[in-house]
Amino acid sequence: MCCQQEFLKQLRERGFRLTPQREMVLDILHDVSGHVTAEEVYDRVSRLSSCVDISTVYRTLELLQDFHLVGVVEIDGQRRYELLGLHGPHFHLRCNACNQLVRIEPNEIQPLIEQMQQRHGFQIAAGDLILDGVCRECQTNQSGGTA
Amino acid sequence: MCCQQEFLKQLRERGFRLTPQREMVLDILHDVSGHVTAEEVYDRVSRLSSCVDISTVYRTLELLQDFHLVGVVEIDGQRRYELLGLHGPHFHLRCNACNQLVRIEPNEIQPLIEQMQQRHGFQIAAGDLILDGVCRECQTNQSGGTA
DNA sequence: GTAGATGCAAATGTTTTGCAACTAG
DNA sequence: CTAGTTGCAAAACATTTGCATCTAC
Repeated sequence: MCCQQEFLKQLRERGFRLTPQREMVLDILHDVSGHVTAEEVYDRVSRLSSCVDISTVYRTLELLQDFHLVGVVEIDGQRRYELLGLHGPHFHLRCNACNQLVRIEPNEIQPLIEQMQQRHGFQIAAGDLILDGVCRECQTNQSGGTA
Repeated sequence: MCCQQEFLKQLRERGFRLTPQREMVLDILHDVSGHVTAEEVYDRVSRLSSCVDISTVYRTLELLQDFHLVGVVEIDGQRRYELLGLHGPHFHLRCNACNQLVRIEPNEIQPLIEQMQQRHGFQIAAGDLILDGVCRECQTNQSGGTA
């Protein structure tokens, strides 16, 4: 009820078309609302409609990136996509030990964003920001051994 | 005069060996002091010594990552490596329009780090943090057209 | 001498591309 | 109808791996 509209609007503006495949990819991203690989999107789309090609998934993901509706991050050596949509940018802490992602609310990072704006004239558009570190549990468990 | 020592120490500790190839890779990383691809490291190493294989470069980069002497980030779809060494973690703003990297000093981001520690018990070990956005110049130039 | 490291070449896995057939507008 | 989109298959690309040879210790 929002990303879809935006997607359609941007498609129209540039003379592109809304195809079932494109709709499905967007829907999937909306459903999972997390970081997914192209392969995962492909798997899910395949479940909906027997024949969508993975190249189409890649092409759609690229399109969505161009439209700033989707962001990409590399997690653990894999390229992962995520809907930015109208949910606005958000952020994560990633534990290097157990790989969990902890979500942080935008307001927690707001001061930083403002500071970068003021000091560097830099407008953070971060669709996605990942801070690497070690979570509480792993800090406790680790205390000595790596991995 | 520092990373080298640390590298050697960690190698010894784990029963690994210091080879000319490993030394060269580390030297290169020290020289460029920026984000480089494995390919770029390979090119430079090749200039020094005619025959070092790219697989050795990859293997060495992985080793350096294990030792926390090197960090990886994905920039513009490419995996890039950077010496963390004893320079400590540092951070960048990346302009999505012109791809420039603006370095930010650790102290600018210190409050955020402390906050994450307090609120989420999360120890940020970020060897490298990249914030995406649009730099001042590109904001001015853009004002209307994307890309 | 021996365990570990290297170079080579082949394998892997992901992402991209060319093209004829198809379809949204 | 027509330009844009798709599926397919092949290509391109970066990264990893097996193995015989070599070498740091």
